[in-house]
Amino acid sequence: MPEPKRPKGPLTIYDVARRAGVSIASVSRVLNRQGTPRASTRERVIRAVTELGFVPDGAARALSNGLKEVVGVVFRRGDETHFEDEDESLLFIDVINRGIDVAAQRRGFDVLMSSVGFNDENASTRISGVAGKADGIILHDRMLPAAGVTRLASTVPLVTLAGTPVRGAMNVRCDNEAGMRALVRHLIVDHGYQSVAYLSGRTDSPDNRARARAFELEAVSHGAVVHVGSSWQGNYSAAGGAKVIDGLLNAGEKLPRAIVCANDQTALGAMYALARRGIGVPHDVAVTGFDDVPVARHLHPPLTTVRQPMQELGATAFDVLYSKISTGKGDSDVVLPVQLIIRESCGCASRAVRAARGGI
Amino acid sequence: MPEPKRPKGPLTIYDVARRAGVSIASVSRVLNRQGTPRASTRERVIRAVTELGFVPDGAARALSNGLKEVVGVVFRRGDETHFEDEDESLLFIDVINRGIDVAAQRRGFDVLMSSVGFNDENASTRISGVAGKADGIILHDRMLPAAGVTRLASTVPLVTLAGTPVRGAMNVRCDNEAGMRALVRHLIVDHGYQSVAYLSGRTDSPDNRARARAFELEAVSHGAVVHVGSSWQGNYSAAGGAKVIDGLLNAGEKLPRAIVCANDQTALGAMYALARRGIGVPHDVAVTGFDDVPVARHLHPPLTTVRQPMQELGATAFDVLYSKISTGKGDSDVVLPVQLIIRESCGCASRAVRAARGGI
DNA sequence: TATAATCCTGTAAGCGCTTACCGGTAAGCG
DNA sequence: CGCTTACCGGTAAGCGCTTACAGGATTATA
Repeated sequence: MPEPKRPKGPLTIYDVARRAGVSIASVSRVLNRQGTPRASTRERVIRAVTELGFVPDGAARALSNGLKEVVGVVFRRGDETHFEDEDESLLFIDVINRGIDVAAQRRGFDVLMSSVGFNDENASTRISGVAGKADGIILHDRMLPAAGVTRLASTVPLVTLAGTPVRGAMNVRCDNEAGMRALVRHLIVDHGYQSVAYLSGRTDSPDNRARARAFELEAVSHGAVVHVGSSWQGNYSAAGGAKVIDGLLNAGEKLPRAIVCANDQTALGAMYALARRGIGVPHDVAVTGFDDVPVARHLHPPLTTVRQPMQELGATAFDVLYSKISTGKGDSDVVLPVQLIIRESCGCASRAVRAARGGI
Repeated sequence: MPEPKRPKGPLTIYDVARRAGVSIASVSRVLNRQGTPRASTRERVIRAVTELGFVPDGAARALSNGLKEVVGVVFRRGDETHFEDEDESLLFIDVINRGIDVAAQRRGFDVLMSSVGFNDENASTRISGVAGKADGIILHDRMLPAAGVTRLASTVPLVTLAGTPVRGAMNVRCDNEAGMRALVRHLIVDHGYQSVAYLSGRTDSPDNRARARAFELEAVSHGAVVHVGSSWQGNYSAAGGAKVIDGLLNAGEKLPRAIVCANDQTALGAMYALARRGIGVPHDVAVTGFDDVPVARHLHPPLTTVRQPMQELGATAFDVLYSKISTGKGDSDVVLPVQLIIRESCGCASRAVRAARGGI
């Protein structure tokens, strides 16, 4: 008899018990290595399990011992109409998610992902759905208004990855201010650029606001001419960055010596638009990013940017959440350090370039 | 009274029922829009739910009605020792996962992700864990030997994303053969290259084997000189591609006129290694990829490659799985078409380049 | 060999939710 | 006005698993 016939629906622990000739309690004990079953019992159970290909039901398990071993992660994605063009926007979020995943593995947790469209109204419905299936959840930036976060946090262990923490919820973020200050200082002090612009991200993003503020404070304090405002309004996407540059150029504006972009995507778009007009980077205009997305080092010229420890960000978010889930307490605002990554788009020359210019 | 005190542990449907002054059955019915509760009942329940911030437990729900509304996805990641350098390898898998996610949303499913290290022995343990928490699972390439897949598939609805289908499981894949034939034909017929090499991927990958075979067949049939073999053995990574080129060059080998890489990562590494030696692409050696990863168009020169509809691949995998879960049957081998993407690394000139060369 | 101490193992309760089933109330009809 | 028909809403069973509790088997002690 090849396959032991499996009559009604999926296997249960009762099927295994019957086959092994023991009780369901014994099966459970062997499966969870609790107690000290007799060697013969253990063997019979294990044999039955493998012969049957039994996989215990996670839902029943979770219901019974109050732990799902699942962490929910919710984030925004481009609207699903365009399959192709949103590729770029994956990167930042995905790297964070990978960090969450790695940390979760260490505790035997799995990660339940759920994305929400940018214009999706019922984000909170989706979030509730995930919350019900997980022991705790991690919310990427701009998922929910502050009030909603606070409310939800009173029901479910909750970590946000926002620019600014919200009352009641735990939060993990990067030190935007320090990174921006270092970047601006490099451009103005080290390179001597006298006019600088901030090509902003979405206005509703706390990260963007923090960066914009730090940018302006630092640039002004060093006496540089600062370009900001509605004509410099991007939206975190490459298309947005390119559009700003095109708009400025079409209006006949003179560009500043350096353009500080809200993130790497925006810088990518800006550099693309500049190249199309024949404007040299960094020779005519310096461009910088923020995030240090993987592609940043492959751009031409390689992008000077501020690295956020993205994977660590995710890992830390999980660790904080896990601590809350298992012990009931967790840090409410963790700030991770960032690092200025100097490549060539700011005007610094790589060793190779320098050598070529110097002859030999 | 600001917060209605919430005594023991998380809220249950009983708490809501008590507060609304109805039975748990009514609460459940309102929550699931079943039956036709009286308007007043409905309102009282909804008010109680929002006041309490109640979120129904997914595990209990799943246990009760036999549907978790979760699809598991398992894939390999680089070993966790290196946080930074594995960034590149995210892309391919992540785009597919995004496709799964989008399709899953449409059915109200969420996606349970679980990655497994390349050298992780107990991959099957991890997979079982995920299987228990999901209604069905999707396995990326090379997760499990064929026998294991067949076994598991007899217990859980299962879709593989492998180069070749396995008995018992459902499979979704791209048309490697057609893509490779078109690519080779372009290089040999359109460009007239007489010597071509295949810089391979991992030998244990069915995708790689299919591509290698198609490459050789097509190249030979057009009378080109073919370079293959152990000195052309890569591993799907950029580092692997660079290492092959370095090895060949250090050994004093003469390179063929065109190098067909097993995937884009490999091409990226190969181009990097060639650039370091001052060998021009495509002028001295043409290089092509496979996959059309997002960065491919940003390389210098932009990479000629074969586009796999990766997001669609993921979406299709989910759809097939969903059909199996809900109706009990699903296609067992779906093949998606690929598309040759001609950019510049093959020797074709972009319009911009052509214009520049032509004077004007 | 009788009795106590130790181990295992089985029985049954309960996790939070859905839903079949049934009783009660309101509306419809002769 | 009494009886049928509808319609709601409540009670209770059961989803598959873990585990407290207790009983039977086994071994140690006298």
